[in-house]
Amino acid sequence: MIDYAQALNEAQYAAATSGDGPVLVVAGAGSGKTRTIVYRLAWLAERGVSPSAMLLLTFTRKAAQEMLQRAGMLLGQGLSGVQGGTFHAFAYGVLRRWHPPWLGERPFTVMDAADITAAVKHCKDELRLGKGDRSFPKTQSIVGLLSKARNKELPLEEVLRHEAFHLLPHAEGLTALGEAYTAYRHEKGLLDYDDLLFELETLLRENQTAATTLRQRFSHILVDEYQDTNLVQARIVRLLAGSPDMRDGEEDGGQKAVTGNVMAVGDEAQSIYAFRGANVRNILDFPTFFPGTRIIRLEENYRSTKPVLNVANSLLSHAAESFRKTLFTRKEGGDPVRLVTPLSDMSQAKLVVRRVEELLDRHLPHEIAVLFRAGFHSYNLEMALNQAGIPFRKYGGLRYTEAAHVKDVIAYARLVLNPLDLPAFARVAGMHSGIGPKTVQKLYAAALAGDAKSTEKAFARHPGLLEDMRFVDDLRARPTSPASLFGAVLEYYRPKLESQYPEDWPRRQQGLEEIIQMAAGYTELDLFVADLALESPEEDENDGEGRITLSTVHSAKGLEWNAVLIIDLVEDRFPSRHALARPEDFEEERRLMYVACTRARQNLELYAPAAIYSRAERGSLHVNQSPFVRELAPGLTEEWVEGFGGVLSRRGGFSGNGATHGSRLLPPARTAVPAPVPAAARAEGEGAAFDDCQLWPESDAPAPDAPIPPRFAAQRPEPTPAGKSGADADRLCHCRHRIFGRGKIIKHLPPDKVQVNFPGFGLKVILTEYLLMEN
DNA sequence: TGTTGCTCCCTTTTT
DNA sequence: GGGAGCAACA
Repeated sequence: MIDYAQALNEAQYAAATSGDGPVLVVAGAGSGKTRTIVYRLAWLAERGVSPSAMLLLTFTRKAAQEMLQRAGMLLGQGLSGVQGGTFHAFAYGVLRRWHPPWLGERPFTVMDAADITAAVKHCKDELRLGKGDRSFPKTQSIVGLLSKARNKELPLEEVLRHEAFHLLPHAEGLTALGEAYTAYRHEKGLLDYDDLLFELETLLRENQTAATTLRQRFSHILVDEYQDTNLVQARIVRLLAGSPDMRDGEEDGGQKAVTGNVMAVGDEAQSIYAFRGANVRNILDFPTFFPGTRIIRLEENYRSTKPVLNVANSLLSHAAESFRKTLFTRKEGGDPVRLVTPLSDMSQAKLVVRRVEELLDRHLPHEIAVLFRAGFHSYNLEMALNQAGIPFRKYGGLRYTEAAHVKDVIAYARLVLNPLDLPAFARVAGMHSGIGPKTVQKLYAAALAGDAKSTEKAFARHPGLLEDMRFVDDLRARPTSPASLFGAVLEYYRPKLESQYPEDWPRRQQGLEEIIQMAAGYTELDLFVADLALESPEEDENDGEGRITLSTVHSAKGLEWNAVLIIDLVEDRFPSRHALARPEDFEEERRLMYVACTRARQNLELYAPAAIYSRAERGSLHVNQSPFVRELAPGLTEEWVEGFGGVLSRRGGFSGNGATHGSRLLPPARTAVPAPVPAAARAEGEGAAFDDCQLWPESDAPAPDAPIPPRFAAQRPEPTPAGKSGADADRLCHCRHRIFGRGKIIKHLPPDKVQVNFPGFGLKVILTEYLLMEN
């Protein structure tokens, strides 16, 4: 028997060993949530609950597997048979057995992100929407809006009203587009991510056999990261557990099997998926929906040292929301949190590489992570790491399965499973020259009509495609394991790969071979293909050991490392410029920052470069520090500033420069009076922003109304089309950046920013008007 | 008519 | 680096 009381603290113990009935575990970051779930699983197993009666819904399959494995080790036996994974993967498993009736006998395919985009684009073109109208949103944004409306279960118009006011004139067109997209999926037998959840809900409501079977089977349900569930996911939990308010409907049938043994685990301070419809109300309302809910709070943090927690707590203390929570730890000491200010994003990459090399003396590679807000923020760093020969693994951003060559290969497998899979057919057909979107449609229509003669005629002009189809038919006729099927596809695809990507096909080929490894874990091809769309299966565990991790903060959820470096902590990146439409969006960014910081056990380092290279502007833009960095009280961090030549120096407190806490709004480069940029830096184009302009140390800065130094005064800008004279911009720059010169306001960027150009400097700056008001 | 090539622009987060 | 829009080509 396991000594639960010994292994767990009081609250954890209460959660792990609670009897039947609903339980809500509110678990702060690093409070031993996973440990609690693991012991809960073991405890249930010890009490005779069959593993196959447990359903463990987690954020990733990996998280579920890890918990099951740990629970199994605790018990000294395997815990196989537990269903575990994401809501979407679970839904697929169920729908695979109980087909949605409207599909009839047709097989269905789960759409991946590219399929969804292509389908929406297709419908948009069909409806002739947005042709020549620049104000009409791009396909990508439409996909986001449609999905958001479904996830929040609001009419599209309502979503537009709240988050994209400027698109309201297109509400009608977009709504029609949404309907066309739905019709498209129905017609083609396709399910997107949202469909999986809604179809599962429909099944549980309308198919009594299925509902009863599932309720009888799953007597104990555990849901992790409950704060990130959306409305339909919460209803699915209720339907599966059969909470009382669901009983007044038609589903009185399986009452005997309804137990309400649900344990929901979550933390409202870590809610970071509102953008896809996650609803914090779910966790708050849980006790209402499940009367008699026992609420257990885990508040002691076992993960992080004091300095790390101080920063995390400070972030939450500035939150607008009321969930003021403070984590506490008994871990004394610990390294200070570093706040580093590189000169630019390019030098940030170098500094991070250098720092990672230092940290590698103390930590194993897999104990170090670099986190960022968006996938593309790490591009520079990836190159620098490659140059330095430091292996890494990246999570988030573009996925493995989204690389073009990988999609090609998967398309063959999808056609084997479902000959009518239009997106896959389009992909395979499109590889042949001379076949574009229109021809694809014609060929597909011909094949669908089933008229052998006309089909043959249509395909006759494309012998290469005909060969592809024969290859696929052959594969279908001779069923093999998923791994050997992909082996055959890879061999067949090889010549196409070489001609398609003459420069780098060997690299891609290497990547493709990973597919066989991944497929080896599956016996059913359709499960594997669905998982490729739903959650990228892990490559083999072993080679992850020697690599550091790069990850978006979202993908870092639930994970922890000894050392965590967060990069690009500047305005417009973190928080993301797209996330500032509404105050609550800003709060979600704050929680995201909180999640990022609480991933660290010992070392936390924040990087806020003073300038960021912008391809569009062909130069470095000066950027402001992230508000999350600016608001940190000085004592919480140890500050390091990069001078020219890559020299890092400790900043000696705040005295001496006449700087106050408030003045930290200024870019810290003010402490280093720039020497001429070294030739080496010029050669690389780095620090372009600094080549021709000067940053003054704050103490030396003339008053805002001081005369403009003659060198710059010569540049007298014209009044701008944007309607503001150069003098306005001038003043702006005095206040915010201590850059002297006359700028032109080029563009007003709603809601509150302006872009200012400094002719003759090659410098463009985006300024926030509301910050100007502060001065 | 449909495909391909060129240029400009913008780049969130995930299932 | 990819999508969208436009122009030239088959």
